[in-house]
Amino acid sequence: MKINDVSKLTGLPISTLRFYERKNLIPDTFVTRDANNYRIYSEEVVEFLNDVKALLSVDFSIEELSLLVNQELNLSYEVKKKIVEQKIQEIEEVQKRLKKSKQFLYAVLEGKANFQTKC
Amino acid sequence: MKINDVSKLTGLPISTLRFYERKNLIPDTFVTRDANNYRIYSEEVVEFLNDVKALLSVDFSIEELSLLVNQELNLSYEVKKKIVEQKIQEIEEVQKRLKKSKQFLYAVLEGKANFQTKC
DNA sequence: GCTTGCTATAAACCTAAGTTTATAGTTCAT
DNA sequence: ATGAACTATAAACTTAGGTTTATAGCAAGC
Repeated sequence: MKINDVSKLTGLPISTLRFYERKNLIPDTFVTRDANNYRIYSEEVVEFLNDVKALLSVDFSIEELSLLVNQELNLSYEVKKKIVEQKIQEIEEVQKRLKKSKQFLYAVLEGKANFQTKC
Repeated sequence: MKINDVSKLTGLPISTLRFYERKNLIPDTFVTRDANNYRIYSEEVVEFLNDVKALLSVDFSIEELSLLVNQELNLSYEVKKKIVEQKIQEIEEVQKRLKKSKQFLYAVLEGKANFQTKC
């Protein structure tokens, strides 16, 4: 698969695919080069990138995620586990804040929020 | 109250308070000027800013929020209601994504995610 | 009355996450 | 065998949400 195919299958712009690679977000196992230096991707990269998309859309930064996937850093399983566990904690914090903000917005709709009366 | 007091009571840096004001995020009802052009804030600004902090931390951009609070735009209640309702929808989308990502991360921890085996 | 601290503005700077542009080599259909 | 379409890199540009810096006018304690 060439970069255009991956772009179409994942919905990620070509420029973003190249950008992610520069950021070490795409392990070498997924991409090699042909004789013309064109990127050749394995089929599995699509599922991988869909996972990456989901995680980035939520609470992971590119840098954090690249820590998990970059082989060269050679982080131990224990360290990676810590990162994932901490991220789960962070997600739970965000969930709490979302819940509160939703309630607040419902109060705004009902004219019950102080906020509303001021603006 | 002067700007330093508001900063301490809300935890927002002075530079951020001035920045938010420039972005029309702080209605004039909360801040006037004294003879030296110093900002003088009303007491209620603290609660207001705490609400603002909560909403910004979640899913509102400064621009969206300023639409709701900027008097000069004079948006009707109906329009503001639409904005709030749409934001509630968006928050629900985010909640779904968070839930999925959490499950995915648990799968990663258990070594069950394909993602994990690749990196 | 002087130094230290608070306030002001404008403009420059910063980071993350991309996107766009400029330049150049490759490939494919006609 | 040529023009349109695809690929490559490096570097400049963009946007959001601030932060820092430069410069200057008040203020408050000693």
